[in-house]
Amino acid sequence: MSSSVVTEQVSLAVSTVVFALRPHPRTGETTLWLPLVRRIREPYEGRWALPGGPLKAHQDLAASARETLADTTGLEPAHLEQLYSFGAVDRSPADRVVSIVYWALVRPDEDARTTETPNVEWFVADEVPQLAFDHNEIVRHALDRLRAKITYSPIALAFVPDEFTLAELRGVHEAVLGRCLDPANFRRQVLAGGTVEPTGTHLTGTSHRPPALYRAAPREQEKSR
Amino acid sequence: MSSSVVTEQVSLAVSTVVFALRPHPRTGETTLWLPLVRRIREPYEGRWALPGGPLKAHQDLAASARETLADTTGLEPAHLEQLYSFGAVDRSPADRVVSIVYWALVRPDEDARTTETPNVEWFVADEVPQLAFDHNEIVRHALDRLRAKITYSPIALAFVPDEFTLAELRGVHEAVLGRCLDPANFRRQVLAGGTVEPTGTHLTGTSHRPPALYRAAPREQEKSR
DNA sequence: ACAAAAGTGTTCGACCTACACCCATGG
DNA sequence: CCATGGGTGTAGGTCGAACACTTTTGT
Repeated sequence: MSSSVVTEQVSLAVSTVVFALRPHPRTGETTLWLPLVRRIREPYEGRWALPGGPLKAHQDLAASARETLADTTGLEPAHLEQLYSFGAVDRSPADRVVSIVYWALVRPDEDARTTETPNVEWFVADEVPQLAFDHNEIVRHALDRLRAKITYSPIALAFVPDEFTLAELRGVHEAVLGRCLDPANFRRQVLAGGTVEPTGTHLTGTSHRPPALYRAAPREQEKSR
Repeated sequence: MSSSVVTEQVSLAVSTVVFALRPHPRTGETTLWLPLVRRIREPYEGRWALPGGPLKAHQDLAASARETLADTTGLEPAHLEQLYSFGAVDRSPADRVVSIVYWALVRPDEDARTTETPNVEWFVADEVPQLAFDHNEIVRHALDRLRAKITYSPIALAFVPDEFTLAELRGVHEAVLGRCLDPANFRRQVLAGGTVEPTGTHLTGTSHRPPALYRAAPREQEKSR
């Protein structure tokens, strides 16, 4: 309509990179997956893109991320965090869109309840197709951040049920990082970090020695001194 | 005019926390300063606020940060990096503003050329007054990020002239972190990092042993293997 | 010669890595 | 009793903090 206006409007969107752990279709190893949404409008009609939408005036940024997440996948994230804001002038043809991008982790039990719809599909995170806009770059950023942060922060707990064994937690780290970790050293690091505490119970029914169960330790942000 | 419209527009601004090093007015120790702009309109008329402005449709995010920086202080940053995006619904009374915030470092020589205007004033970073909007919180975030990042990244080079002594560079670290560092250990860490290289010359005219001069090493982003 | 900063060497402890070894259970 | 993963112990290497010590200049 008014394409001759000098100062065109900048529109603001919130998108989210959602990670979940599922077995790889070929190898069977648990790996990172993420949901993508098929675009039903130009530009990039038919291409896969990150779930997201325009920011509503009454909504906080994180709330917007949660909402599109619920709308597209029906999931509630166990962890949600702002990643970066992308605003290159030419990242969307014709119009100008600035995207504030969040990244999220969902628990496996939550993951199982995901809604199946034809326009939403899950992909192995390292094997996403060519996406709309600059979304491939965004996924790469999110993967880098996740892999960096899991080494110095207890976010892996967001990938694990309320009670878990250290082997499970190690499996999460191994799946995210894509390499094996020494069980003995992993145990010591985690326990020294104080982010988990034993429940006192053990997991039975395993084929061998019953492992101890742990839960997330209550956040103690007291400064000793 | 149309305040009854259901979906009000969200406006998008880019602001910047600019850091420079100057001597403290009382102690004389070099500390962090930052420029603030006095608001000449409601809301928060008369209060100090971060330099910034609305994002223009033809401008990248970082370019917008650079522009408002040049307009308000006349400075060019030696380092510019996105900090975070702030979008709480109530962060601005009446209207809805999302701010994408950058942080910047300026060299001392650049700093000296700063333009003096009545509506721009520099403050000691740890002694800023009560600011407009959520800008105190933003300044705190920026300070945290700067202090964290200087320990694992060579950004301190952005605070130092082309040729410098290791004592100068150490002074930058000490000013930012607010504590003394061991000269011997600092030297080894910096040299092991490979981010600086000796010019071969020494600084003369000091009252004692002439220190070697260094410059920033050319960025070698080659992957060995 | 002396003060003071530049620069080198050394020791200590924390932590990470690798790997040997014992423990407990289901088959 | 044996295979297998759970869990503990330990030796070697890296790295940073602390600090003694040598070097080099101006005064």
